[in-house]
Amino acid sequence: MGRQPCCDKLGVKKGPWTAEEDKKLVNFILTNGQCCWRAVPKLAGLRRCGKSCRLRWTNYLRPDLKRGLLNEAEEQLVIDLHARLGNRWSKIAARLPGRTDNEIKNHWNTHIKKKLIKMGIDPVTHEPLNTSQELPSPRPQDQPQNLDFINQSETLDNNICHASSSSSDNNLTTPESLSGDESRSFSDGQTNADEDDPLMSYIFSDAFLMDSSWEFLFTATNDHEPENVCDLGLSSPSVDDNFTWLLDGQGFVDEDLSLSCFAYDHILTNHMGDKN
DNA sequence: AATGCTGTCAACCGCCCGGGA
DNA sequence: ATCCCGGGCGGTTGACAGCAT
Repeated sequence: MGRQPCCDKLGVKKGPWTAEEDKKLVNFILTNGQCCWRAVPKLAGLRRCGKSCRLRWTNYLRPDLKRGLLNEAEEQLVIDLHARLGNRWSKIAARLPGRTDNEIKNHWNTHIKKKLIKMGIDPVTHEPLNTSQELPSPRPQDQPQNLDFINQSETLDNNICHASSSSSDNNLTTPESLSGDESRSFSDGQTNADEDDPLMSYIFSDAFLMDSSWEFLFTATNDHEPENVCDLGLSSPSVDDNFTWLLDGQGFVDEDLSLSCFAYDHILTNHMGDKN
């Protein structure tokens, strides 16, 4: 008994999306909201599979997406999260506002994996690589002790901890509040370090996402240069109000490539000041 | 200048899960 | 309890750009 295909394969277009298709999809979702994805292509006048529409929207057209490479802080966070969650990219992405699972997965496979291997760390287990498999004589300081390599990002961790403690409105949740899925230890025999690690405790909590530090992403800021790319959707008060940049044509892609206002930059800026 | 190689990333595919009938 | 369906997820692919030869 075969599974019914998600859409009629006949007449369904595949491959890269055109600006025209993007426009149709965006227009439709702005008008109708996200509804039954299977119905979207028909209603929006697209010869696409519903799945494809959903993917295009979530990975590319969503107004709250950040673009450009992950910065160092985000990269470290991905490594930390991967050590605990494994390849559950959607869970990892959920902790990085504005980033998609696809994006993180790609970045992991193309950048971080290599980086870790270079450092003598097995990207799968996050354990030191077997010496027989290691690349030529890694320097002692590059040798991690289990997950201690994360300490190389001590600055980041401290900063994020600081950021979290600065958010006086938030009651940080404990690891117990996590779903069993997320709180499980990634590698056998490894204790759940979250209990002792306020950073991870915070990151794995919903309070992380509710942290007012992220609010800038959704707060209208009209008192500075309108050409600031941060205004192009990221700081939108509402999707509708700020989608004109997207609907204006294809140019938005190029503009977004120069996007440099990352969440961590914001947090670090906001919370490091009194530290340095 | 032409060709081949490598890296990157958008998009697809197939499977799984949860909710509703 | 079972089946069906839609949505979501992770793995993989393929097109393209940039670099090396």
